[in-house]
Amino acid sequence: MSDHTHPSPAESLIAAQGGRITRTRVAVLDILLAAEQSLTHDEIGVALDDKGIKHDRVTLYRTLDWLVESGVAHKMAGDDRARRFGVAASGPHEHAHFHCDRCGKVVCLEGLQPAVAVNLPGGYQLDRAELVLHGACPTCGKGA
Amino acid sequence: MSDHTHPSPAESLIAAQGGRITRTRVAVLDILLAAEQSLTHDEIGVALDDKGIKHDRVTLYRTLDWLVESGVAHKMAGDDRARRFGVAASGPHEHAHFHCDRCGKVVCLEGLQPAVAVNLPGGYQLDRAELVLHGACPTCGKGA
DNA sequence: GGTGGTTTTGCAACATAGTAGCATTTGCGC
DNA sequence: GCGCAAATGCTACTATGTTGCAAAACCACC
Ligand SMILES: [Mn+2]
Ligand SMILES: [Mn+2]
Ligand SMILES: [Zn+2]
Ligand SMILES: [Zn+2]
Repeated sequence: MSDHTHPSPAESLIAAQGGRITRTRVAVLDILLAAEQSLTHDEIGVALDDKGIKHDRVTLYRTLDWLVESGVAHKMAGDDRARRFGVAASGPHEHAHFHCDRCGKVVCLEGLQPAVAVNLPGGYQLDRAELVLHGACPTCGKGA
Repeated sequence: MSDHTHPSPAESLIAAQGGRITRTRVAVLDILLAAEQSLTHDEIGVALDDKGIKHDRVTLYRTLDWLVESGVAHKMAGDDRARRFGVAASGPHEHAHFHCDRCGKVVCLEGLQPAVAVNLPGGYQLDRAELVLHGACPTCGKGA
């Protein structure tokens, strides 16, 4: 796609996963890296439009799936029925999230994963723990 | 609905929330109370059919919404895009959940809510913490 | 820089989960 | 029982995500 010799952070990330550098992937990753909150498929679609990047609904779904499968991005099922996507700027996705119950926005709380000292009932194998904090974000909390 | 003088646990729970005792509400609550895992709208619909309880898709959605709003049941957004419902047999919904990533089933881990000692960035107001443990359930873990 | 095979895209059709409006029925306080 | 608010059943609709397949874009290799 791009022919210059200095790969962008997005391009590097994609290449590191063995994926092809394509218009949509780079643009989506740019958007996610620049966002300070998780975004829905639809919000990313609008952001692509704003950038003048032509794209297809299905391609965007597949691009997001690929980013998640590759471990570059993460996916969160919200209370509304839209999944939200984000990238952790630094390293892998091992952190908690804050979900504002008023405006619905979801932010990554990097560097915040509490020691979950749980003793599971016998037979359960724990792979990972997912912590979501609910409440009001700074913007929404102001009025209270 | 029922005319006997001994209200069932389901009936008591419904009445305690100021709701009317209806066929669907009682049957759904009975199902949720008997289930040892969270159930989807669809699974509950099948269970109602099995019980011979005629019902409408939309009514079931509204019944479940009412149970959640009343605080009797809880709703979880899963990785598949179906919400799962459950009731905590004892008291309010303050516990973690285990999600089996292989078979997709979700169980309540009652009496297991870790002290989440997180210090949020300034401005965030914490209402509640939601903890979901991912891994393999006893059934699915056997083969590993 | 061109070529060829593989990956990715675009499009159309489909599937699933949930919602809205409104007339009819039902629970229940009286 | 009566009356009225609450709940239900229908129909239609929306939002979100998926599948199959042909066309286009990447890029390793020369
Ligand atoms: Mn995150
Ligand atoms: Mn639970
Ligand atoms: Zn907010
Ligand atoms: Zn399992």
